[in-house]
Amino acid sequence: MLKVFNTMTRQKETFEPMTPGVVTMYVCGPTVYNYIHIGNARSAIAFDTIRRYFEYRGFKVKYVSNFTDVDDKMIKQAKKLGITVPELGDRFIKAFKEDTAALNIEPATVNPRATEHINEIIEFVQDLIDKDYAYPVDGDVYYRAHKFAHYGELSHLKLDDLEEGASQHTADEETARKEDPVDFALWKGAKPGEISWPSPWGAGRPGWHIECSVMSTHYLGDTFDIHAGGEDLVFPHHENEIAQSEAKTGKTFVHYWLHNGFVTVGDENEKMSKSLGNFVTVHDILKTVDAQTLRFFMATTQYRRPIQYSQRNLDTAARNLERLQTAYDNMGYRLKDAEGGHDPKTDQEVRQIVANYMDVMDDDFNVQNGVAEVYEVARLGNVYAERPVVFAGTLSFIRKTLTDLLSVFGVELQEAAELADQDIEDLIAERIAARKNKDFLRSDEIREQLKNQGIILEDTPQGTRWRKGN
RNA sequence: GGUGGUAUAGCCAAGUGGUAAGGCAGAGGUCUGCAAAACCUUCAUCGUCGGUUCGAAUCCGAUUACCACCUCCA
Repeated sequence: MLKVFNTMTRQKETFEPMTPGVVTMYVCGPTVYNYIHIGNARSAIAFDTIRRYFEYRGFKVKYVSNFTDVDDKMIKQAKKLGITVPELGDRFIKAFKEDTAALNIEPATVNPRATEHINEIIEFVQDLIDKDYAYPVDGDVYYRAHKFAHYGELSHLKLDDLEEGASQHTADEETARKEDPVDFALWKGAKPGEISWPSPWGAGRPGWHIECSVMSTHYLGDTFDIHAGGEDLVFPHHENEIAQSEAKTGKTFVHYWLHNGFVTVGDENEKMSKSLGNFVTVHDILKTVDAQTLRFFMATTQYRRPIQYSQRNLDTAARNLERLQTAYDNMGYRLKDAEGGHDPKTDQEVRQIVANYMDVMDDDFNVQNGVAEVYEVARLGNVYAERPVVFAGTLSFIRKTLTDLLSVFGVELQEAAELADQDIEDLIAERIAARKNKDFLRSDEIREQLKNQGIILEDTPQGTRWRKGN
């Protein structure tokens, strides 16, 4: 029984999709005015991992993730770069796709852009006005937060408390136009020179929250299973989405709200964000950090926990990954002299580990316990691969189990490369001969020489083998 | 000020009542001509104080520290 932690109820709940076997999920994507930072990557990795686990468990997943390609930041950045807003969007959507591909994030079923749904947004806003949940003022349209009875339920905030907080920001002219400081914009009138679309309220652009209400319901229906994003989106973004969507449809918007924790950076353990200026882009990181290591590091931290991004943690992840790859190689090496058939007892042990894996992963995607089971598969595989007699069926079964479980984390193990260099092969042959003659001086010399070329030699009961390394 | 979260070994990190998973690092060992890889063994009483209980990391109260949200942000 799969359980997920629902932000709405602050509890783990049994996950029951609306349609058996099918998961509909919407993940808030980035505003595409820059390269994504590692916080964006964390969110994308966390929910990609969750998606992969659903798929591993046999669900079909409809995964929708948007691009916010028009808002104040987009307009500002486009102006700064001297390009249009659509050009800016194109540029960083392309960069997003490159970065996420490097991190082995599965492409979404649909990646809608806000600007592709302007007409629907206008209709949606008009509907809210017709229902008296919204009102136009001087080219803007605002939502009456107080009118929506459930406002604040997701974030567990009270409107009265919000007003106090909002009171610190009442100075700006936008607030002056609102009936109430907690009201939020559905549509923003354009200032001269800004990108805009015609609407019944004049030329303008969508407010931030409305696009997600429109696109999520457009692709997934008025009600869908999972809506996800960073925990900073709980308020106001997701709260406002609920208010908009449920006011319009009169139906429950989303069954399960999932939110990922932050990435922290540096000694202060401080939240990393674009606004704090302490962010690191994936684009830059991947110049020096192995993408798969970063993926493994983030995917094996439970999505609700904070992640401390540090070199030390990355190094540990790299070693862990190497260990798993080595286990895979160790088993692959024995495939050469394995006998046909299976070892039923070992197969059974592997199946037990897989059962444990699903057990812990079913508990709100407890990847830390999940990866512990993966290490157990690796250990078992290493032990098995050292047996004098091994069976190919069992070796393959363990190897496949290892790759299957790891692919949930978005990690792909590599088959050992074939040695293509004749000189190196000759040296290895010479060393084997030297060892037979107990000429260890020469044999160690060759081993050292190859090590300097990045080839590590290992003598096993089945003969000498090599691998790349340092 | 309001709300929520976190505090477990050198590091990362599981664990919601019964004598602390896992990984990295460290130590010892097996294997090896020596290595490497692997395997085995070993390494904490759970921020502080108090309470409940036969028994608490796990429940309650207090306290300290850190983080986040209340404003754009994954």
